[in-house]
Amino acid sequence: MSKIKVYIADDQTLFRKGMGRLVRSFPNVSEVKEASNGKELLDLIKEEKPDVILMDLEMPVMDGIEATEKVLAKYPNIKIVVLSMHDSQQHIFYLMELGAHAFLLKNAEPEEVQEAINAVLKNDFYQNQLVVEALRKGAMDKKKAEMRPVFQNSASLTDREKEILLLICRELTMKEISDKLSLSEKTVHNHRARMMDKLGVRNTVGLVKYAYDSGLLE
Amino acid sequence: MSKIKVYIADDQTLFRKGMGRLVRSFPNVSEVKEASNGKELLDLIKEEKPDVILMDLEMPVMDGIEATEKVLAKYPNIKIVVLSMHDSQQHIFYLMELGAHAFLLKNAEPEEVQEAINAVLKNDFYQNQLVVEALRKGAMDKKKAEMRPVFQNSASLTDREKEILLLICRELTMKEISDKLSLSEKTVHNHRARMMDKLGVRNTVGLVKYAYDSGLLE
DNA sequence: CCAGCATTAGGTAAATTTACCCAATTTCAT
DNA sequence: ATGAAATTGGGTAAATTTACCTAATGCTGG
Repeated sequence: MSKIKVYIADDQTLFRKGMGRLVRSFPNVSEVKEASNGKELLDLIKEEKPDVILMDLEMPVMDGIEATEKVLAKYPNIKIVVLSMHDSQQHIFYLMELGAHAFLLKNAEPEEVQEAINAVLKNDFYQNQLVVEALRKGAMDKKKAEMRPVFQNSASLTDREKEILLLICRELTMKEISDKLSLSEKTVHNHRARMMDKLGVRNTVGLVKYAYDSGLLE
Repeated sequence: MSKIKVYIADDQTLFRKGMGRLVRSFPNVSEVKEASNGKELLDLIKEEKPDVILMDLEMPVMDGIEATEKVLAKYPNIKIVVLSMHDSQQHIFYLMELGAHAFLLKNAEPEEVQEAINAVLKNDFYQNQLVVEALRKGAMDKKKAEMRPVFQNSASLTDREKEILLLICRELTMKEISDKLSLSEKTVHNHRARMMDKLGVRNTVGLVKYAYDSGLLE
């Protein structure tokens, strides 16, 4: 078994470097490089291609989802092991559908990372409880999973309405919003009422839920 | 300079173990032990006292704030270096007032951790930009900082509270919820108020966001 | 057994949201 | 240029949420 090259993409320096140490200690790893976001990772790959990437999802500049898409499209031989903080089934399902080769939580054991790296190189896939669960449940309502989890534009609300909705979601009152936007309190009330009417919800709770479900928030 | 003992408290296994590697590589460190939450940490300390603790804040069972309080009260000679994900000035100010000896972000450089460890041992304090900023601003409105920051991810809600939160998220009013659960409207009000207090949010919007972020919804 | 927490319920009042109206201006596309 | 949509502002009132209290009961871990 020849030695492999592993790249790590994560914005948290300490996590990244600690991870680097761990990975370097794996017996079959010959080289480790680090990137603090998706863009840096792509730059690294341009110069030299790794065998496996340990990919964080939440990163500035270019997040892990976008980076995964680009790497998979350009370099089909590179394996991607996603290391995520959250076990949202929607994310897991989306990433695995996208073609990621493994999905681990950041509180996994180092041994599991090593196991996952070996598995994706050998079998193109590392199956753990998380992924099995997510795929099983995800298959049931695929529609939801096909929506890209993060960015999605909500068609029915106007720009102004979206702006106000976001402020509502920051727990501001109507008065605070009207001050912030230099509008009459009445105007903000009307905007919100129109949103509630458009979206067919009963109260602010419904608005916040819409903001989440439409990807406006998060 | 004699060799020192360092304990690490963090719930993310990978971070903790990676951090362990890093710390073990510091020249003046003789021993490293790990705990996955505040309670485990206290158990470790009961057996053998460390010189320095690297303390994460967000942890299940017992979070870093509580653990810091207890350690400082019982073992005044142990130095605490907080490693946090977020640079919330409220958190920084609160922790430093509490008596923590250093506050670093998780995306600090390993060298800074080493520097901080050495500084707290030598000077009882490690001052960086973050802390200076937070203390300066925090002094201006101390009231706010005295509120103990609450973490959303800890399972702080009781079963009943969660049940009510879910109904709130279905856009039911307090009256409808009290009918559905055969409770006094007042009781439901109180449950919600306690939740808002616990979670440190201003209104129902904050509750709904918590429901999403904590995975209660979705 | 006791302390602490969860759950229940009440009072009082202020603040805020929600539900209806109407209407003037600007913006934008047909 | 003309009509539709977006944005702005207003009035009135009811409904609901939020704030700040107290307090009884029951359950549980040390």
